[in-house]
Amino acid sequence: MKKDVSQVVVRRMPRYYRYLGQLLEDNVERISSERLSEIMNVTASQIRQDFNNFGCFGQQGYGYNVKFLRDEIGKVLGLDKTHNMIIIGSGNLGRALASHGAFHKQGFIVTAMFDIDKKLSGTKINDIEIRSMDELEGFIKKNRVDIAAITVPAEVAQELADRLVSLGVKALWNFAQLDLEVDSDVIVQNVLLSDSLMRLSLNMTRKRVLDDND
Amino acid sequence: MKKDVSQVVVRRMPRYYRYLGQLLEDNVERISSERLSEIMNVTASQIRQDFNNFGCFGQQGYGYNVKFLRDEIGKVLGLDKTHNMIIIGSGNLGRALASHGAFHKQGFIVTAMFDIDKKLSGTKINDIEIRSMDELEGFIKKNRVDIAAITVPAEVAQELADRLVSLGVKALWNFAQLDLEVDSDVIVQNVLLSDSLMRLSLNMTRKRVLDDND
DNA sequence: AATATATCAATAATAATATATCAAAAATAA
DNA sequence: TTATTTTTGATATATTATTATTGATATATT
Repeated sequence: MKKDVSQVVVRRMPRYYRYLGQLLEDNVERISSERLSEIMNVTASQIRQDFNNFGCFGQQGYGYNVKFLRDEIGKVLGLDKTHNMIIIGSGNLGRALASHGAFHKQGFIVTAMFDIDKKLSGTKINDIEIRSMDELEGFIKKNRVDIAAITVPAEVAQELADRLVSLGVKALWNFAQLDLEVDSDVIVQNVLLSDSLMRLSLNMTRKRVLDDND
Repeated sequence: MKKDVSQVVVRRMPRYYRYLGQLLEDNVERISSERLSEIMNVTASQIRQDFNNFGCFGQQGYGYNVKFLRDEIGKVLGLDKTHNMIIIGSGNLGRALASHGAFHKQGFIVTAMFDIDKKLSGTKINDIEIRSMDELEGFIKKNRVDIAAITVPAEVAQELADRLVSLGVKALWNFAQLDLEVDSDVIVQNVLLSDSLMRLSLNMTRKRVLDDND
């Protein structure tokens, strides 16, 4: 039984992976938490605590081996395996995901797209075939699907999620502007663009509210 | 001395706005924190604490008036004003943002798009003209620009951010996979798709559900 | 080889966040 | 009207997250 890692830690892990990748590119062989903390603008304590949630990757007096650490964090992030992903909805957002090369490099393979519009059936985006929604059941039964990206209108997203979950999909990457209700063994990761924009807006209006003023 | 609201609270505000909108559509006139907490799956305490960061919107023995509360939270989120937004990069992601109708409804008006590819100059997406990057300076000087959405490759994003900031843009909605370095009076809101996907992947091996968007 | 320095992992201390409690105000019922 | 119930906003408590400290162990220096 793995101990539960908190989501604040989870949120930080990809950032570490990103910076370690950069260090690797720059041929940095080893790094201390102190040095990394300067580069990343966080405390060295937090870095060590975060890493130690997943294992002891460092060595006293030496620091962390960049290559080893990045690989270990990669494993934590599941990047040592490949994940088959389908995209439901071939609107602009669906197409953006399909043609985003970085995912493939990290082991997230888009195996199919689906769209309600049958006129699109058979056409391809970035070599990925668009299929009719009627084919969803058959496709998932024949092919392993680890992740489904949902880029359909919010009005039909819950219904779609139910359909995907009933077919055994355990991870949903949700771009529809609502909270999906799913069984507790299904993971939902939201990317809610409107929410993000509103946060930006909120922070814009409050940024000048400084301590001594009022 | 007005205390700064913490980002954990900021992160939750758009979700309240969303649920209150739903209640309004369902013609619910008033609601208690207790009832809302059941619907939203959080504690009533947290809801009251969150709201009280921005004002006293409720009434003992009555609860919250849905219409009033939603309007107040709307103001907190800056939705009572309009924000002029430009999009830099007219790839799939840029086009997805440009054609996403919901932003406009919430007062975020896309006034122009820019792309390095001069062949696209003059063409339109969702009635928004694509301009050459050469026109950036001129456009920003002539037109108020509140927010710039950055959907260019990571390699050129920092350089672009510097350019935008030097032209006086104070808010960046960043989709490029890197941490932008900007003056402290500039707000950066990241939407890092790869990071989000990695978090999903991490959670898949460790089971949990939660929201994204920092 | 001996000593000094670097640095982690674990633990303790502090700070931030979330939840529970409660007095007072307002609504509702009697 | 008066009593009872509801429900907030404020405050107290509990929990979680972050930062600092410490002891152990590796590396570097003399």
